[in-house]
Amino acid sequence: MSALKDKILETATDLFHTRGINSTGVDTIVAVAGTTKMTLYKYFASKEDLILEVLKKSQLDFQTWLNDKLNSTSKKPNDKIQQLFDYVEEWVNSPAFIGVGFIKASAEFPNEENPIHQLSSQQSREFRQFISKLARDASIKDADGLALQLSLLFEGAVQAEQMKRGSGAIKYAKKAAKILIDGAIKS
Amino acid sequence: MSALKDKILETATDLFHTRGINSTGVDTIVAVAGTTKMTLYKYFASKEDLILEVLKKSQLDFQTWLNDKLNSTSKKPNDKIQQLFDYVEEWVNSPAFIGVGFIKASAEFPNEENPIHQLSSQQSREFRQFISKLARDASIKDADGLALQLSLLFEGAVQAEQMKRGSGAIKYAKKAAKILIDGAIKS
DNA sequence: AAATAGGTATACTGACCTGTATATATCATA
DNA sequence: TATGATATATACAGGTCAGTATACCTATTT
Repeated sequence: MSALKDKILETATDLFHTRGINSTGVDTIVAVAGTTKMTLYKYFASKEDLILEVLKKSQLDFQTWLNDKLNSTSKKPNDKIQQLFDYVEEWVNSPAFIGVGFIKASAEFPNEENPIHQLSSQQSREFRQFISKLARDASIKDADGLALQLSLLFEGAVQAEQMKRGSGAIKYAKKAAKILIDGAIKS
Repeated sequence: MSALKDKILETATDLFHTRGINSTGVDTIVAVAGTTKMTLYKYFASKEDLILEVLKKSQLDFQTWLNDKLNSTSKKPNDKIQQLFDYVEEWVNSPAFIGVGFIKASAEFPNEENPIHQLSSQQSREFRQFISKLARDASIKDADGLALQLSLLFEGAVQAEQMKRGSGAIKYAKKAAKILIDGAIKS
């Protein structure tokens, strides 16, 4: 991949989060990235295409990072699901954290037929399935139910954190997650 | 209040949720409401002013409805907090449900200095304080902590429901809420 | 030295946006 | 009937937006 394409993706990701997607024009993106519109449109067919690629890359980066973290410490399924929110907390509290793409995108593109909304919806579903697999590996009966609950805490906490940085929401989300996981393991 | 002002507010509320705030122009609003821009700008100083009023009215309506519901069945504090998510579920599953204004607005206006973002943030905080009062009345020790957790579930569930109608998220949010409330009462 | 490829610079089109100016119509009340 | 308030119709100004057209630059390769 070209260095410039990467730079554009990175810049767009940042601007979309700090200013909003619809409020960020391609002129602004290329100006901040230090290139021109001609170059942007050489790599991306349209702004919509750029948004979709930004969403894909963001989610891939996060999922890769999280997966590596989970595999780095323990291989035991029960440890993994218990540690999930520890890493989510680490990620949310890191200076690089700017939010979750699919949450913001689905809010800005509410129409269910919009490709951006559809991708967001799919990514949210995939993340839930990822948690569900962790739960199933830990022999939790209603894995899907627990995964849904944990994903609600996750999305709620990210939302709260974006509304006000340093809200401490993730700390209480972690506590709630522990209670729900322990309850699901016992039953 | 003028009937036309009400009609404009109502139309704007609906369009903001179904199409997004930034994607909805004032021309569209007045066309759907069956009036003209001149009338809109007689009642609202600017589009930003209209957005702020839409947010205020939406939150007031919801809070009033919820409060009435909570007072209609039981006066006992312990019943109230247990019934909170029953009514939230009723509200989310009603055909009139279109989402929560302050969640979408804070996503579309991420800049913390923006008046719309500030109002959204304030409304989120007020709703959390409302839950906290319910918890305090029920003699729960860490009322603020529980309120934060419940608000995460609430916001997460609404988010999920908006991403896909009929997701069933609220059902599992309700179950999670019960576990967290019961845990908080005992301790 | 010439050709090729990747990036730059800049201007433009046509659409859409918020907000305003101006002139007209409707209708209740005095 | 006359007055004044309210709403309408329409056109416009000034700005921003996505996307394209054209010409130029620069460096590597042949």
